[in-house]
Amino acid sequence: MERTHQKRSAETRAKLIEAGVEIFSARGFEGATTRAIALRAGVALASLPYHFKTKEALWKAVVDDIFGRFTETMASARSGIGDLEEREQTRRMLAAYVSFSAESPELLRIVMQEGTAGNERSEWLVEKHLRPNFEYVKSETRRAVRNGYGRSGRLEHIYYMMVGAAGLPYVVGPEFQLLTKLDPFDPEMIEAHVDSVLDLFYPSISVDSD
Amino acid sequence: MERTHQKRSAETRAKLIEAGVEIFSARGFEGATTRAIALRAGVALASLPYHFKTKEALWKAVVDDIFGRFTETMASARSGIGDLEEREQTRRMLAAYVSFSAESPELLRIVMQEGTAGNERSEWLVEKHLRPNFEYVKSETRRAVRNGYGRSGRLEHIYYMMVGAAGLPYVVGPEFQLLTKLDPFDPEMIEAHVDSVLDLFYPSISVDSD
DNA sequence: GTCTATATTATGATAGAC
DNA sequence: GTCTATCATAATATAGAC
Repeated sequence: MERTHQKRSAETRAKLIEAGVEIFSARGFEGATTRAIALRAGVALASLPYHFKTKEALWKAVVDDIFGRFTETMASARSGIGDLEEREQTRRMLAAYVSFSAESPELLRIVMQEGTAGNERSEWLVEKHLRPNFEYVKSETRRAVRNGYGRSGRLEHIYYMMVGAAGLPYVVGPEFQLLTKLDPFDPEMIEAHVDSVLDLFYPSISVDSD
Repeated sequence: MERTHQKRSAETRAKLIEAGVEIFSARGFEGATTRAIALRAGVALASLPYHFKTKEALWKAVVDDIFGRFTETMASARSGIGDLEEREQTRRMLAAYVSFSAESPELLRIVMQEGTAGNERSEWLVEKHLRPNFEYVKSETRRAVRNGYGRSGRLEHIYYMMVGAAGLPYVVGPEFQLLTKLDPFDPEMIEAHVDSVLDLFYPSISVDSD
């Protein structure tokens, strides 16, 4: 009996987070309404302040959840490639990043929406979730340059070019579809985009730029 | 007397559009409020429905305005480079695109926010404003490939990689600043990003990818 | 044309029954 | 813990004075 209550509570919480991921990523923090989230989750409006106190607290829980899945995915990708040569390791990690962006475009959508603001939420997002990934990409890029297969240049610029080039088709997926009459989320299209991104940043024949 | 009235009316309209650019790009369509726009413009709330009827009509006027400036800027850049060799022409146009994204990040912010939706607004945006630019970039890319200095690959992927790589630092400018402690809008930083993007898509030594 | 005032609906959060 | 009902505020749009 107690078990059932706890289980149902956890389910409600999970449903609210899942719905929050969809609504927040589609409409931004201000544009998302708690009513829309509760409706999507299929629970009463009052469940939201009960489980998360405020809209902002739910937003943070949503971001924690989606970055948790991101970190897990990247750690998993990393664990299976230890035996490969370094260049191939770097390529696999970038491929995993593109694939994640395709499977979960909500992460980058939220990052892009909040990144324009410079408020308390974006500071929280940067320090808690973005900085670790930024540091990782920088170290990976330094290694690539050191080993001769990476693109030289300022790490900040390379980081943002990678994120933008890898993720934009999925962030604006519906637009991509309207504009090209192609489905960017189709597995064959994802594979093509992975290849494009890898070829752009780690081309088959190494580039010597000045 | 009549002149003054007309002039003041035009000024109110212009101020509402200018304020609309800022508020819509920062908060998205749903997140933007007509009150915030009227306040920023320094006019009465009722001026908005008087001049634009609805919030959505103002949004379209805002998008028309910003794309108008974009088209002008790109046409101007195009007109001054006719004597250069083709590769240099292409590079100059991409450089102009990056510069515009830095000066007016609002355009790409609005495109990214609306691109996730797939509603009537995004259809309007795609057909009226995005498609012409998409077609231009495709033709430019085809020419580059034909002449041996462009990156081969699917044009859709190249287009989105370019837009994302060129514009993301400015779309999330405040985030860039928090994350790197650098100002992406500083002229020296813009120049460095232009160089990075050009080097990525049209590197000094031509790349033969498979 | 622009303003103040207001009608109507929507929003985030709370109260209280079960 | 979850629900229905409700409060207080904020939203878009309109009415009417000037």
